[in-house]
Amino acid sequence: MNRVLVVDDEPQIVRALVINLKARKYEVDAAADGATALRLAAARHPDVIVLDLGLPDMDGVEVIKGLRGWTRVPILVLSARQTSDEKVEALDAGADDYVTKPFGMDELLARLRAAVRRAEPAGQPDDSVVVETETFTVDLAAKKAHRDGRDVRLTPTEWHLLEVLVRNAGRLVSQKQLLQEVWGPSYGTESNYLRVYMAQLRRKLETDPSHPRHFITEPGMGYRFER
Amino acid sequence: MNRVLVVDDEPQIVRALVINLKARKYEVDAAADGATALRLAAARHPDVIVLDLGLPDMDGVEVIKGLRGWTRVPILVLSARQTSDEKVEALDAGADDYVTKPFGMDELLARLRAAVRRAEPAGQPDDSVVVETETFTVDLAAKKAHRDGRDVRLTPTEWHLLEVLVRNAGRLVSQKQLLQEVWGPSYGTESNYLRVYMAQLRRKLETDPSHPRHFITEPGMGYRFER
DNA sequence: CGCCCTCTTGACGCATCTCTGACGCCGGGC
DNA sequence: GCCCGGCGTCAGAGATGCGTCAAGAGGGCG
Repeated sequence: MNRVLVVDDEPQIVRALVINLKARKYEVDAAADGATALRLAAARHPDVIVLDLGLPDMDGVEVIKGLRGWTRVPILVLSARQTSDEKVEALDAGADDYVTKPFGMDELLARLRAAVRRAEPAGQPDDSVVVETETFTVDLAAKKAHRDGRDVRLTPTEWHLLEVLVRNAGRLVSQKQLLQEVWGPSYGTESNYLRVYMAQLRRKLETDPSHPRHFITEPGMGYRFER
Repeated sequence: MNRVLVVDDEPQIVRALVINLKARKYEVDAAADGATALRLAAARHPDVIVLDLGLPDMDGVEVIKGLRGWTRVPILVLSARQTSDEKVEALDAGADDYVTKPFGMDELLARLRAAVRRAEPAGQPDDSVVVETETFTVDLAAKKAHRDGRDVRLTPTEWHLLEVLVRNAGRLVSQKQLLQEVWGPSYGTESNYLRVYMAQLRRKLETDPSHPRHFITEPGMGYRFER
């Protein structure tokens, strides 16, 4: 669910945009002048701004500069003016895109999607997907396991197995599913692999490997990771 | 100095773009068909791509998808076709902007600047461009590595590899990802390259290259930079 | 034209990981 | 009380991956 701020002083344009955006599951705020736009942008932190340049109270380029002073939110400029100078000025002031009126709604929405998409963090450097137990910690993004203040070295197969279990934390994962996810679709029955590698994981991560508290065996069915 | 890849099969357009771009201190590569474009994009790592959709050998959208498979480099589409469908398709395939021919050079350049600008890393307060370890220092912005008070000379490939690792500090980076980011999308398996260059980096930056403390090998999975 | 820096490529030894079989334990069914 | 299937453990053999060295190819620059 993305939030959009629509800034335009023509009510019918705002109405058309709001209807179309809401139909596509955007959250929409609207402003009819520059001052309101700046206030709403600060208050609501939209993911993208659609900005008409012809506002009653201030120059559109000033709005762009005001925004760019503190945020990199994508700004999609909407304008009736087609001259090249206008476009260059708005783009160089910090706008991300420039669409001239009259515009096609499909195109505008596509440009909006493009703006939102590229604003999304790449591989999110900080999206640490960390799962903790009282004994150890698993960071799925960094591919790191931690225990007693030290890193635990895991082999690729061990990691893969751990990953499947952790992603299904609390749920039972069948032997067949584990085998097929880790070893490939043709390995449905080699449950001895599982026994060996579950033992490795327990030895490396459990406090008392022979009485596992987190890697639980469900006899005849599969295994379960319990945090 | 930014690098631009211009892709168009009309020589006069290419010529006009190359002249204008070079006059503005861009480094320019040019391709007349999709295959060349993909190859050059991989080899030269441009900062932005200007792509004509009407190529002789493949559909422009396919070129976009081919690029988006491994890079987020800004793509500015140039096309004679004005229909909304074309634009939507190209934008949703991953293009960043769409300009119809005939285009104004000023506007195109402004859109190019906008594309490059927003692709630049956000100057966030906490993401310092300098990364330090107790042994050496890496300045990502200045493209310099420092050790024992002296600059360390790195070849382009060494630097590229170091950059990818440092940007993902603490996280495991898979061999495939490293190869594709440094050598291009078609190098997913040549792990011998990695071994050679990791050895170089270690020899130049580690205190004891045979017992690396910062460039950690995770056997079978990839490498990790630890500060 | 020739030098030098880089990148690529192959070969080798070594460490590690994966697979495999054997064995013992435990609980449930007969 | 015995049998049997499923599970945990161990250790060895083979396969794979890694670090290292060295030589050749390619390109830029004087």
